[in-house]
Amino acid sequence: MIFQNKLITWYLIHKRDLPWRHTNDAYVIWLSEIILQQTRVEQGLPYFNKFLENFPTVTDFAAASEAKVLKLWQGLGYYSRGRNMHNTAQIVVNNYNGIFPTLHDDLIKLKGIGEYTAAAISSFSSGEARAVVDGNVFRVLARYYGIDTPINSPEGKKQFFKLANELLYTEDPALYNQAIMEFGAIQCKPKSPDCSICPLNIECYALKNNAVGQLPVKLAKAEKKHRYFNYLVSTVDDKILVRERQAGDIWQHLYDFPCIETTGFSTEEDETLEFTVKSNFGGETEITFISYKKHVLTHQIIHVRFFALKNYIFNFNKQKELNWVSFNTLDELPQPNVIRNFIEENF
DNA sequence: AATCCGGGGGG
DNA sequence: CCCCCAGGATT
Repeated sequence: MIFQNKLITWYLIHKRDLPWRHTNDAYVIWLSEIILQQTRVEQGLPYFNKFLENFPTVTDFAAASEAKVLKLWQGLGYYSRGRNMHNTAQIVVNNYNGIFPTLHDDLIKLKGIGEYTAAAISSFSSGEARAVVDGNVFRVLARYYGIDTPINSPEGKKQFFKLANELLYTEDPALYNQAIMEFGAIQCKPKSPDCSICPLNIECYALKNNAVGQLPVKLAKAEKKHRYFNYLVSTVDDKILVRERQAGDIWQHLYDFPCIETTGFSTEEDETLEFTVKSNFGGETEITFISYKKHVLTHQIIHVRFFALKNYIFNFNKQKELNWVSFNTLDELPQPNVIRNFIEENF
């Protein structure tokens, strides 16, 4: 138990004071865990406070509209987390009488809760003996034990999951889980950790073998795709033409503008753009360039051009997803950051 | 097994 | 510029 004891001892001295560590309410822990998926603590903290303020209980959460949830989520990214939370809150109210489950086997069935989150909520709220395996745990174990199996391969996931559960300190799973994650976040951090002050530096495989910078191993990611969005901006009086994005692409159920996607911004492709604009909005339609923005996502780089749309004919029957909204209404609708920023810069 | 899903901070 | 972040769902 040397490994576990040292981690816990380190944790009790160095842990940050974070609000979700003061509760064992599964609902509150769920809020924090979903928000913190692929998200740094400092980035997620204001969102955690905002959600808890707006939805003190899971019943409050379930009663809200999906748009309200996504509006609160705006700017945090990975919006399926918000949609899944909305669904899960309603399942908890309808099937669990509004009492948030605390057992792994119940939690894992809920949308947006996978192995990591089920282990986190169950151990933190009910003390269930489930080891968390997140990015921090991968890194600490890979370095300490010198495991070079890629952490994003199926074998790697199985191997690390098995080891993590063997190491779990079953006398206090919650404490141990918090300890190893905090240790990974603060001491055994991704880049240039200060191993001279690490309590595990004597036994650490990576430090002994000068491999701290090489572990953990990760399989190469797919190359980012380039996409070219031509947004058509149209305002009449205090209203603006918006589109609700649908399933099958990024930013599902968020709002942007009518958009014509092309394969590039070359002269030839711009002729295609103009042709498409006129066939959709009438032959007299004119577009004038406003601004360009590059927007980078995990798997795509989106080149965004904004155009002012003029002299067009608008057919609601052909363009069902489009809608006129006032700027006041728009402020209540969830939007991707690139749209939000454009609106704030131009209106 | 591979790909998709955001946005921001830090080296 | 590149990497990573209290991952999960879909194909």
